[in-house]
Amino acid sequence: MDVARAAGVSRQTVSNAINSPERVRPDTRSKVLQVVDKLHYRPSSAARTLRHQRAGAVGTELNAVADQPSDIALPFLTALTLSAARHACHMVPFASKEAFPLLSGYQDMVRRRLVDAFILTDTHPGDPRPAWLEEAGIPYASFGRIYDDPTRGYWADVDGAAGTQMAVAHVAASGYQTVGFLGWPAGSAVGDLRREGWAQGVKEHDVAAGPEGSAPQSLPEALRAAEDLLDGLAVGDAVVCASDVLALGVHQAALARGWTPGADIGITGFDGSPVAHLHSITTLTQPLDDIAEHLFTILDHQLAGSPEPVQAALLVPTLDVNTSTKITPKKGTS
Amino acid sequence: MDVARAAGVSRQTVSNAINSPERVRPDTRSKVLQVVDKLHYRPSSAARTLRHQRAGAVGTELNAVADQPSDIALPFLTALTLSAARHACHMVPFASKEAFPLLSGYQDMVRRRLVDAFILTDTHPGDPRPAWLEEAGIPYASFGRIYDDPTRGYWADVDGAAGTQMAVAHVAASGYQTVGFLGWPAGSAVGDLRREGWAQGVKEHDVAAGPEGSAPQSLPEALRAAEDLLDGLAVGDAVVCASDVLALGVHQAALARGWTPGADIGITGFDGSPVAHLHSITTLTQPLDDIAEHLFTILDHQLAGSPEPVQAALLVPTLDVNTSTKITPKKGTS
DNA sequence: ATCGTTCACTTGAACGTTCATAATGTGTCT
DNA sequence: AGACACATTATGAACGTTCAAGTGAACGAT
Repeated sequence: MDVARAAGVSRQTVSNAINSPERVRPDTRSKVLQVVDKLHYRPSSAARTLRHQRAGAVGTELNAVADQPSDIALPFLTALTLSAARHACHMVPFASKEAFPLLSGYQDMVRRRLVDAFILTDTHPGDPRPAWLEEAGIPYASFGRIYDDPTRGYWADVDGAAGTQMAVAHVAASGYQTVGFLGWPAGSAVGDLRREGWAQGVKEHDVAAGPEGSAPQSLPEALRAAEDLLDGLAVGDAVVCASDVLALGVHQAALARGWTPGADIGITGFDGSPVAHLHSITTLTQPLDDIAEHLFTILDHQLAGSPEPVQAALLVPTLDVNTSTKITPKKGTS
Repeated sequence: MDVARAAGVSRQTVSNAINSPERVRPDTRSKVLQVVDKLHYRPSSAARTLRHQRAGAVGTELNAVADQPSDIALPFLTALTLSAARHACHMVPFASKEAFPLLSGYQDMVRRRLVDAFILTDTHPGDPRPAWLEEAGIPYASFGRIYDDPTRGYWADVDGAAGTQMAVAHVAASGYQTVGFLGWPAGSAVGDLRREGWAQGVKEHDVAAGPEGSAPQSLPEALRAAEDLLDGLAVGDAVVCASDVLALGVHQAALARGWTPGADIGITGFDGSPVAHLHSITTLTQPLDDIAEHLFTILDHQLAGSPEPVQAALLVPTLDVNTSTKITPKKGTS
């Protein structure tokens, strides 16, 4: 190794100077580091991987088939990438054109020692992956509850109920009168929780519960549902929505009947997606950085082999107030 | 190596059976492959990297600071990931919170042998990265022209002019009368080319050139610009836009004056972004798969060390016709 | 029979790390 | 000075792969 030669020490001393500063004399260390700096030496991650039997990498699947990719997939991947760097590793995305992910794809990556673990996203009830990976002894952490067995601690998720409850608190404090809800058709785990938060919110914050409606995650259908919903509301009321797309539906429906979002009717979305920002809709931004960080904590635990169960985390989104909840004459934002 | 033992051959024969089939007898090969299959053996990519001095990985930077992440960044990354697999390698995303990318980040990844090359995105005039990388001898390929020296063959891009020209042809054929243009403020390389295509299109397709306007990539400003533009147009006319967000501005402005997009006024966007699909706006979808594939071809050339210059590629987007160019009574889509 | 050729497979070495352990230095106490 | 402890640095081995060179065996030509 040329750094060792240039510094007049052995390879191991170079290694120690970098990885175990306490094992070398300070002056030796600084001499070595100076040479490292001059030669721009960086340890080969391949050699490290080979030696440690650990890739220092985490895989995550990109959905290559979704008709509409999740709005937060990219910011989440970015958050993961930044967290990974903090944990001295890197992300390895993979994708397939299969409609359903295959276990073999996951297994191969581990066997080739390309990654040590996986971050799962878009978990849903009946998702086979957690069971697979656990059986195969492959560490993983999931963004989104593991519905089939939420006692497993291998996940972090957004507290949907807390989010919509915050939204209700906000519109109530802003002075809107009645608060309606536009959600997804009952039965989706995420959607039901978000509805729950609204229901709880109107109880606790002493505002009238308006009508509720539902539509799938598509603008035309959201628009139709929103029209019905607005028939049961009046200027000065608000609608809390389970997603930004649904909120956009309300937004459009409001415009169509001449109501100005915010001034005439309060609208809140959920996810902090580009759609919400584009249309100036108040939304609940998911704490992606915190989630990513927590998932890495989970992985570190598993990779370290610690037997104690890992805490799952339910993280509260932040309310991004925007024009769509700025009511005209009355009080300001909460 | 246990595969070798189980198959009763040497490690090298296993390696050959996998990598150089012609060097082993067919029956030996099939025997080895059978064992490989049974033991689920996969060669360690770390050991390969160490041996070959090649990571088999390509880095790409995720913008962690952009106020609004590019709408096509995720689909493009997905396309890259799929192309990478086809070229026996994988992507390694990285991100920093610096406003400007640092060369050192790129260099370190190569020195650690984490990646062999980079895919650049969002290149712009004055972008220092191509020169950096070239000087450092690091292979790269860019999605987007290398403006400072387009003779360099290390890029693939979308033919913006061809795209807007196609859009004009389409609205002309659909029966819209006058075709206006909403672009970005003059001076942006991409925007100027897209405007050029519109100007050329109205000349060639024998439709009247309507007024043109410009706005930055933000919905409120696009909306304002669109209002002015629509003042100069009438029902039955069309507007070709340089981006989907601008098109959305026109869409909203049209709705505001009671015009139904498509039926009353034609609108086309550019990029094939989720925004366009969400609002059913006809758009020019970028051929991301082809671009990714071409970029990998470029990288392969560089990594193979072939001296002959690589062809840059200008790829034509595809027109995704949607409601916003479905005119009421007249002819169908082109 | 001897020699070269070719084919099929095996062996030694090396890629760059780091662990375990051995060697050397440095100081302290008798 | 000698003995011991302890701090510091050096050496051998191994991680899994593949290149280069080597060993045999089979075969035909001399």
